[in-house]
Amino acid sequence: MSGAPSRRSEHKTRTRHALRTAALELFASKGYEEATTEEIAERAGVSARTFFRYFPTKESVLWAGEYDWIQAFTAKFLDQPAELPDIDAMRNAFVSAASSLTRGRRFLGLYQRAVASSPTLRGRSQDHRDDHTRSLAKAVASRRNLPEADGRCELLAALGLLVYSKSLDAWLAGPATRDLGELIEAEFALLGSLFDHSRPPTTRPPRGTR
Amino acid sequence: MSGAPSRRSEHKTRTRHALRTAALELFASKGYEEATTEEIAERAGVSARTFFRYFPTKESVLWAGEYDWIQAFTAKFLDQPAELPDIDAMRNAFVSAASSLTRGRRFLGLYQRAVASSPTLRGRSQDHRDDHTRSLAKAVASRRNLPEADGRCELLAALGLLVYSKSLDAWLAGPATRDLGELIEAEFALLGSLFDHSRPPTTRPPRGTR
DNA sequence: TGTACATCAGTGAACGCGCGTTCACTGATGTAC
DNA sequence: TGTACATCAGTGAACGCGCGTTCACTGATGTAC
Repeated sequence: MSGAPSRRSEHKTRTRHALRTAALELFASKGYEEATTEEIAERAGVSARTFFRYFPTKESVLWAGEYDWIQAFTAKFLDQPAELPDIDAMRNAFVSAASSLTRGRRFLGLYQRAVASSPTLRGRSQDHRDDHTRSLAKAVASRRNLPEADGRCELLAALGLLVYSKSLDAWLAGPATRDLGELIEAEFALLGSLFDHSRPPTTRPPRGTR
Repeated sequence: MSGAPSRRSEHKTRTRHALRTAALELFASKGYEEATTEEIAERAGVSARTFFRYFPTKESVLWAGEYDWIQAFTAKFLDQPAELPDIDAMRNAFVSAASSLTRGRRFLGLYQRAVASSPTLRGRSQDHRDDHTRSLAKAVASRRNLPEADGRCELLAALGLLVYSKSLDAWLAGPATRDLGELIEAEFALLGSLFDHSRPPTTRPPRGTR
């Protein structure tokens, strides 16, 4: 079956990778709609026809190797101590999952630019977020020993992902030196403070110095 | 300038309306990608070429008369008593804006189905939500006498719209008899309870009955 | 090690499809006198 | 009220474009003996 990778299969892997890289870079630099499959193939050093031997559609070249981190994330989430409130467990899990992302910052940046360039891709990306929300809601339910995710679980999941993706955006927009984990902590702290009614919200910042 | 609507302009209005209706119904029933501009034109009783005299793209037929309710909403939001916490002010504004939607339920349902049928439309719809979030964040900022929306305002705005759109989905999915305002109230109450740390979260529902 | 054959990655050309454009036209509605 | 002309909504046909498919083919890699 598997065995040592033959010259053929190695070559195949390289071609596939070249196509994916070429596509990602082109999508990010000139925009998804503007980049034709022909250009991608050319950049990957292969004929136009070959593109469609590897990927059934232009879109599909972008979505591969997804659905890994949500698995990893829910595992970490369920590993958190049971006495922690759900929201804190989520925060911790996000922070600990964040460290594995730091390597892929460049890739994530390209990916984000590519997605941002096209309505279709933005739609697909939204679909993925929805899937993630559902998975997370299920995880919350199982943490609470509920058979099914109820409105509470769904809301919590949506909330968590919202806060997380805000942190991620801030991280990608800012300098590479900032720590994603810290941004996540800060954003979650902000969320908590919104509902802290023990003291009235500080309506105005102190005058003077910034 | 304006004057009495001539026979010509009346006819034009009717044609435009016929195209929009035909498009919406077709998109909702057979899906956006599957409905061709030719079918739409035919259903509206007009030639294929004419479609593009009214709308520059297939998509644009769907987005008209947007951006009204967010204006109305922010106005209502800013009208709320200043001593109310932002989140409560938002809830009230949503509830009071909700009543104007009850008429358009059928339309909203078709619209939602149409958008759901296509990645592109889902992407565009997401863009609109983002715009709304920004508008709302600005409104929150001005309610707090801040010159600019900060992270807190943005988070609040995102949160409010999240909760609102969950209510809206539930309303459209459920029977027509349910009151949208009540759904919004319930969802906001749920949100508040998530951060109510005074009593521990009820982990399990009471045994037995349902 | 060498020969014969099988497999399979890659290719070129032609095509279908739907969106959107361009061009030259028709005929109804509107207006000037 | 009637005639001459202008405007403009609508039309038909042809075309460009990029995605994705189909078909018949080449040539390198792998395998059997």
